[in-house]
Amino acid sequence: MDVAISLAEEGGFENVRQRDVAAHAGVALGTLYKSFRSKEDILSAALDRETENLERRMESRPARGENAIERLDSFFNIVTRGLVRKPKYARAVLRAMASGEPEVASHVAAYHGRMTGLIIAAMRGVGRLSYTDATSSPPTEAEQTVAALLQQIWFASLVGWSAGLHGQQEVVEQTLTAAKLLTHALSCDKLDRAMEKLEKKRA
Amino acid sequence: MDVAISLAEEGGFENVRQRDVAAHAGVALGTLYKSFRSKEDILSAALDRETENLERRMESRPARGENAIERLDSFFNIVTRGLVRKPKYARAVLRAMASGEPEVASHVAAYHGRMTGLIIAAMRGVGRLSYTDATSSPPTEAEQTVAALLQQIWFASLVGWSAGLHGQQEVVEQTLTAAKLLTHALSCDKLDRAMEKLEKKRA
DNA sequence: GTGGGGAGTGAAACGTGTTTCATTTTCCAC
DNA sequence: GTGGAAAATGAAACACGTTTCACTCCCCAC
Repeated sequence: MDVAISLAEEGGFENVRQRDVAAHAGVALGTLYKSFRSKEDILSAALDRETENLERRMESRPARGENAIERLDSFFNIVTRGLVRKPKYARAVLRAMASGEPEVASHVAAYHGRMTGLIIAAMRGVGRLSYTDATSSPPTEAEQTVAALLQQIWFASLVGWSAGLHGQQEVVEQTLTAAKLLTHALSCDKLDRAMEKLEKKRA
Repeated sequence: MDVAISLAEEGGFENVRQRDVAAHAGVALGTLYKSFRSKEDILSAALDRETENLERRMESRPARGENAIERLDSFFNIVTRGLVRKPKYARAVLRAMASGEPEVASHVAAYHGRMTGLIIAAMRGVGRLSYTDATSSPPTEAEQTVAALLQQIWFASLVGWSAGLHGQQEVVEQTLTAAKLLTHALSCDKLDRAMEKLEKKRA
């Protein structure tokens, strides 16, 4: 995965040649294919693993801010900058995650779970969600909904950035616009009714 | 594009073999590469063209419903079903759109523009946005923001569906959850302040 | 120590995306 | 009709993802 990441940073998705990955990693091609089922598999696994590092980082230095919006601002700035700093790698990873190959499904799911947790943690202003800690409560339905939506907007906006539709700034802006609207909606009275209906439909 | 679509319907992205596309289209491989710069180019162009058809369809039979939410419900059900009905084609097209290849950028942009227009039209309950018609007004900032966000959530949710994370129903559900929250936020008083801040920052 | 099995190896092979290029066909202005 | 340019052709070549397979190496239970 390290080799794949550095090759992707150099020249993007096409530059991650399986023969090169194997050679630089000091293994044979067949061995590489024993560990990873495809190129997309490597890159999506790499993203998942890097998100683990992000979890640790956010735990030691949580997003700071007076309120949820400010903390989300901080969080999405951090993660977006982290990706956009290595544009070719970011594009390669987005491509792998959106490839729809069945072997990446587990990585996509794992990544999604991690990011949702991180977003909720940022909204709450804690380092991470500790389910064992008596002082913290499990994510509410509303938190999960908002976190999932924000993540989707962030992801889609990154795909737009990757396609050249807009720049890094717009990625954060769009995500924050959504964050403001969604948290605002959550603070309104009428929301309860909407959510009730929603849950009724799901049941 | 027709050939590519039907090959993708049969066997997905990998089944769209350039040699086959050229052969079935009755042209030489070189000729195909004169019209399209890559496989992703064909598929993203095909999606753009199909969205043109969708525009016509929505114009003749606009999304119906009492209010914006109901019409968005109808609209996203239609478009999601339209895609999920051909799962392999849908996955192939998503993959092409998220590939980040520069040659697809224009198709991504065009598609994005069309979909935004369609979403706004659905919110308003009209067949299409006619800028020349004296009875209709240009999209407001708020409409464009909400439409873009809904589209992003829909797209990201489709990618999740493509990866096998969830089913067709969740795609529509997630989009509609967002639609409810966002339009709810727009109907609240405090919204104005948030939007003011937003525009200030953009200026 | 040894036998066996699992992991790793390396090289070849295959399919397919993409490029190249010399040749042929088409088509239009004259 | 004809000359010539533009487009199309077709075949070969190249690159790279992926698979296959016979062989080697390592390790460990016996």
